[in-house]
Amino acid sequence: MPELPEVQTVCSALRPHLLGRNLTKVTLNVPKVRNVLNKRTLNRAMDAGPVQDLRRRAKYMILEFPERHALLLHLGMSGAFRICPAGTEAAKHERVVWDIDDGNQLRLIDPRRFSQVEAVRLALPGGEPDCLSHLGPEPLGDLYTAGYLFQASRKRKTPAKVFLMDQTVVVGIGNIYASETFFKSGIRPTRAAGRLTRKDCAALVKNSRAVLRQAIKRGGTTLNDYHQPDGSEGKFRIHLHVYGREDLPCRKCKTPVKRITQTGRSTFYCPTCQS
DNA sequence: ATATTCCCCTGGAAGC
DNA sequence: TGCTTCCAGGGGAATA
Repeated sequence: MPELPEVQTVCSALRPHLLGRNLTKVTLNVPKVRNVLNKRTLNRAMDAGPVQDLRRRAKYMILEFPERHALLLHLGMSGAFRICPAGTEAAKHERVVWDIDDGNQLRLIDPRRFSQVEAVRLALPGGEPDCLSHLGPEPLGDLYTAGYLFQASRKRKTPAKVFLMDQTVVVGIGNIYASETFFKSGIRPTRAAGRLTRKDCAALVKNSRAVLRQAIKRGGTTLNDYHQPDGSEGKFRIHLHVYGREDLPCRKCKTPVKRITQTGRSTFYCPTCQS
């Protein structure tokens, strides 16, 4: 997926199409995407009135309607939203289609069907649903500090990269930006989280923020599936230092980039620049 | 409590 | 050309 920068990009692109609009109809082309996809509860949210807000929390999007009704949206690994005029020919793997009252449609396209669409109630207007309460702080917010990360990592034996991708520690950092963050910080992703110094934590916080901000600026990273809602690609790929560069020379020191597997996911790092 | 492993699904690329 | 294997931006449940 869609890590934080991609979700942020999608969210920003969709907002002008949806704010203040009524969603008049939803069509489910699959019985189930991931989780509960109940047409009756989706309609209940949509029928509450026009869209009040669309915001990102972690890698989720919250589409808010009046009276604390909301749709919780997640793109999974391969989900994408498109806005197009009603009647436009269906793309392959179109899973859910919403009719908007301006003649356009919001369409969820997702080959792998890991995406999530669920009607939820918010604790407060502008808030989040209970099912997101386990999530850690936003990486671009004030709660994500060196001190926080240092405290959270004490006595943790899990590899530091796995730790940073743990959404209960800090949200939004996925497989690509984790590798990039560790490269930028000069830290081996295999190091036990509990062995990170306060200085390491400061570097990780600073660099994860920088990487995410840069990626947002470029509209995210397109590898295969990910596209912005207007169909264009994210432009951050050319800025990747290690991700997807196994055996290619490190951009700093020319040492071949190494790929290892951590909890089933690929990790890329430079054996010279990162210790 | 924390740390791995497996699974959800489909398609593209690489290997034989 | 065609078959097989591996791999993929996530995350949750089930195991150790």
